[in-house]
This record gives sequence, C-alpha cells and structure tokens, in this order.
Amino acid sequence: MPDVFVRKLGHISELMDDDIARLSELTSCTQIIKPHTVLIQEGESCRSAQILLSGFACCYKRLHDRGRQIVAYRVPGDAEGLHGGPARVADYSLVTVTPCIGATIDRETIDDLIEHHPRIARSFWQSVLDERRLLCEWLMNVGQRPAPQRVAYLIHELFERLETVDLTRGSSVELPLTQQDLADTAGLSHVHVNRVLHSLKHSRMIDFNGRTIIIHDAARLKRFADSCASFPSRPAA
Amino acid sequence: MPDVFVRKLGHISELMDDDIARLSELTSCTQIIKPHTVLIQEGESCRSAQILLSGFACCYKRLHDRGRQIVAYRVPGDAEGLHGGPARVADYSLVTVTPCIGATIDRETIDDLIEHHPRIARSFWQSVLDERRLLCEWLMNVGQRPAPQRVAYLIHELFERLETVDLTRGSSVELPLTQQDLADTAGLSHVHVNRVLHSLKHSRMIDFNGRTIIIHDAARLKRFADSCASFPSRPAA
DNA sequence: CGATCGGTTGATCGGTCTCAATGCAGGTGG
DNA sequence: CCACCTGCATTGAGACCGATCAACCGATCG
Repeated sequence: MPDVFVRKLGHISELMDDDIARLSELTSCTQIIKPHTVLIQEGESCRSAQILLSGFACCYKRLHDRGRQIVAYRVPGDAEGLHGGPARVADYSLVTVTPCIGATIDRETIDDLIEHHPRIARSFWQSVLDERRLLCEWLMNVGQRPAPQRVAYLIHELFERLETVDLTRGSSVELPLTQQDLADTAGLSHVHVNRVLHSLKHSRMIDFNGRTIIIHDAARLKRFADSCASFPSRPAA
Repeated sequence: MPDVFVRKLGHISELMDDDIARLSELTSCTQIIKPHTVLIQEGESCRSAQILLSGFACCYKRLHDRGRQIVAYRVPGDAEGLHGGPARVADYSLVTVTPCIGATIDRETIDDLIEHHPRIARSFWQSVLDERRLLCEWLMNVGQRPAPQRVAYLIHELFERLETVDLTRGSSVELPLTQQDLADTAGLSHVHVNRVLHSLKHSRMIDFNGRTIIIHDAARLKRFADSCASFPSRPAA
C-alpha cells in the first residue's frame, strides 16, 4: 500500500506501477518534525520539495507590521515545491501546526522525475494547478463573502480535503487550528471568528467541542456558504 | 524582434534561438477580439491556450447571486492555460476588457513543447508559478489591507507589470478599467473605490484623468500599501 | 434627443474591529 | 501539591470602516 502522498497523486492523475515504486522510494525516508517548526521562510530561496505524510502545516505571508495571511493549508498527502525549474524564492513561509511526518526531495530529483516520468510530471502539474484553484477560491472567499459564509466555506473545504485522505470519522473531523488561525485565513479578527463559529453552531450548521468539528449536513453547509443569507438560517422550525 | 509574449517568457527563463523561433511561429497566427468577449467560461472544459499579444483581459469567478471576484488581469504578453496535462475544467472565466489581439495554441502543441523543449517547459513552469505568486499577493491584499492600501497596492502592481512590457509612458499608464472592475478586484464597493481613489489623489499618491493614471513616486505608493497608516498620509507639509 | 454607462456625492446603516476583562486548561517550577 | 504562567476561548461595549441606497452629472452613442 503506497503512502498518502503517492495515493493522492495517483488520484488526480493516472500512475503506473513503476511510477509508484519510484515515488514510494523517495518518500520512504521520513523525518519527524515538531509543531510550529518553520520549514520554509518567505523570501528565502528553497532548494527542495517537502512532502507531508502526516500532520498539519500552513503557508502564510506577513504584511510588514500587520497580521499574517494564511494562504494555504497542507494536510497529509500534500506537498510543497512540486514544480520544475530552478530553485525559486519562496512566496510564503511554511510552518508546521502539529507534529508532522515529512519527506524531502531535492530539486535535481524533482527535475529528473519531470523529465523522465511523463505520468509523474502530469501529476505534478495537476497538483500545482489544484493549488491555484484553491487560491482562487480563497480569494473569492475573502473578497466576496460575509464573515459567516466565509468561515462556513473554509470548514467545508477542509472537511472535504480531509475526507479524501480518510482523516474524517463519519461527519466529524479533528481540526488542529486555533480560532486565530481561522481568522488569519479568513481575513477576520479572532474575536469575530469566535462569534461566527457560535452562531453557526447555534443554527445547527456545525457543532464543535475542543478541536473536533461535526458537520451534520455538508451539502447544507456548502449551500449556506454560497448563499447571501444575512444571518445563519435556523434549521426549519 | 520577437513578440511581447516570447519576450516576456525569455525574461523569466532563458530561451535559445530555436525556442524563440518555434514560439514565434505559434504566435504568428493572430486574431482580433472584441471587448467584453468571453474567451473561457468558468466550469467549462478548455482545450487550448490563449496568448494575449495586445489589449487587456481579466479572469473572474462568480458567486451564485452575489458579485464577481476578479482573480487576475491579463496584460499583453500574458497567457492563459500554459500548463501541461490534459484539458481541465476552467477555474474561472476569461473575458476581454478592451479590444485584443490574441493567438491560440492547442493543448497537443503545448504538451509537445513541454516534452521536447526543456527550456520552454521551464518558462511555462515559471509563468504558472508567477500566477500563483500574484494570487497569494492578492489574497493577502484583500485579507489584510484596509481599503486605501488595497487600492494602492493594485495600482502599483499593475503599473509595474505594464512597465515591463513598455506600456507606461514615464510615470503615467493607461488603465482601461472601470472603478467597478477595481472594486471587484479589491473586494470593495465601487462607491468606496471612488472615494478611496480621490483620497489617494488628494494625498498626492496618484493622479488620474479619465483612464490615465500618474504615479509620482512608485516607491512611496508601495510603502504606503505596506504601511498601516489609517489614512493616506499627506505629502510632507 | 433619449438612453445608457460610468463617475461623483451625500446620508444612513450595520457588520466587523478594537479594546478590555474573564475564564479555563495545561505545563512548570518551587 | 500548589502557585504561577501562558495560550486559547469567550463575552461585552463602543467605535469605525465600508456597504447600501439614492440622486445627479457628464459623456458617449445610436
């Protein structure tokens, strides 16, 4: 059974046995990383790709004095720097949120994979394009949605992503994020995120207890996120 | 002299004469496109790449009933769909803003270029990664900056991008965007964009007349965008 | 000449931020 | 074992930024 990373790549683009073998070989050398470890610093050049096999990480940019903007989450199976070409200056910092298990692949190996393994190259393209898709979604999220819908969308997205890697149990997920993290993602204050979460809970859209979130009806949550209801609508009756 | 597109690619990643020849060949068959023409529809599958040689276009997503979010601008030399792999469902719509001159390259040709012209492949990677970089910037822009800084940032970015393709004259640019376009980019109302523009003008940060914008001091504009001044600061005295 | 589109301005409303205080849990050192 | 501290969640009060609504203007165009 290949690891999460290889499975996820195989999901978004067809891979053959030898592709899988080659990738598995590269991700077999793992390391354990402590929470809140900075793996990549915005602005510094980054020579390798990072594969996340377990745990939670996030990517963020800082605005001089002001707050940080989280621009992406990395969950098990995700990777950073899976693109061809020479080393680039990092667009954002990458930091672990929880303890993580990761693997590192250097740029030469990435380039070699892209050059000699067309199916792997495709899967790399797909994964970069998927990142771009999420960035567009997030941009629309913070640009167009009011706070409750914004938070609802984020929770829904994370739930769906974690579902594909079997990190949900039924309708509940473990989200190791603080309300401050959510705030920095949604472009809101953590105080307001708190109120919004409770209003979502009150309207039976979600439920939570500690870091565990329960989504009773993912479709309804999504529908709400896309609606312009000026207030989380109560369940009928 | 190669066209804008080829020059821009050559700028971000080294190309040889035969690469340039091959690309120039592909962009030589141009077409004229009317303003407000939808080239790609969000959600529809898109089989070709579009090169923009002249004119202005924008990419946007729609939120059900609510407004649109512009997620990118395309200026001369930019392209859409410059990535490997099979046709994908479009993440956003692409529509011309002004009359444009464009060229179309089909997916098979793109894949062939990526496979047989390593330097071209690199430049394609770079351009996709540059798009991603801008998306992150925009996300931080709407997520973290107050309205005046947000608009200032956008104007600065567009000025810089247009400068690299020689579409500025000294410190002035022609921006064929309505205030509504800027609003949909910044996640603000067009009324507020109007007020902010005037306050930027009043504080001598920018000047404008019709669609022509003058940036007296690009560095100062950028500095202001990155600051947390609660109000556009007047020039000393 | 009316119609349309984009820009401008004023008044008002409300969503969200900020500030501040409190509570609660886990960890650490005495 | 207790005192303390730190990080996170929670709650209230008040201020403010930016949205909305509405009206008007000017230019362009058929």
